[in-house]
Amino acid sequence: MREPRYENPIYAEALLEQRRLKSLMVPKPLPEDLRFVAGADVSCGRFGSTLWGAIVVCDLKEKLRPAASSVARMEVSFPYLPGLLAFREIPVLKKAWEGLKLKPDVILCDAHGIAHPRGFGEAAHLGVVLGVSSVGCAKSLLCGSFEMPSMERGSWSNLVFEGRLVGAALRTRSRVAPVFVSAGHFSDLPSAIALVMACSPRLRIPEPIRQAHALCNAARRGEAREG
DNA sequence: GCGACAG
DNA sequence: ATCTTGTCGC
Repeated sequence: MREPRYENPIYAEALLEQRRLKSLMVPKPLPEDLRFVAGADVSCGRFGSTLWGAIVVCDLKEKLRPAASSVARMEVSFPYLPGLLAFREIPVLKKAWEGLKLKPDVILCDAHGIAHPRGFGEAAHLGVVLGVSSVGCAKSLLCGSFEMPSMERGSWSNLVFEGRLVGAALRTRSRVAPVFVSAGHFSDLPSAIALVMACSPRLRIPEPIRQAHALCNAARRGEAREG
């Protein structure tokens, strides 16, 4: 059962902060000379009060080989609310970021960028907060509509919300469900699509995000096994 | 008013 | 997201 929590003052504050940070976001093509691409993902325990966040940096010029990584753990109180996911997950990701020895040129986030009800999803939020280029790559839709792209890898279609082009349904693997790509900080749709394709040579999920997913899950399970 | 709703 | 084993397919 979901509660009408947006009425709580803390959420009203989050909405204001979201609007403030959005005004700092800068739309522009990703740099041409990208090399280190990071993936960010978060996993949580059964009751969701403890989060594990991971960031893995892959070398685009070395077949996406991992070049650095960092995991962090944190207790959180902010609940999951569609549209306010960033307020729950960004703190632990910021902590993981601080532990990274090699900062990436761009970070791929397992969430939406501007394909968001107020145009500022977690991927965009993370980019602005860290001051790094960011791209959103989500597995399911938050808002908007699209036509299913054709079955071949590389095909994509527009993701439209309130009459605006906010992202793309991109087929990263033939005959497999598409992912939803949208621009974040210091990025735009065309370059974001190109980056996601470059990071997903064979599987549906971009390699940096897959690596981050595996890392935070391993951290969580490993800890559960001990105490 | 009714449904939809990233992870 | 998480709770969960085996199983089908490349």
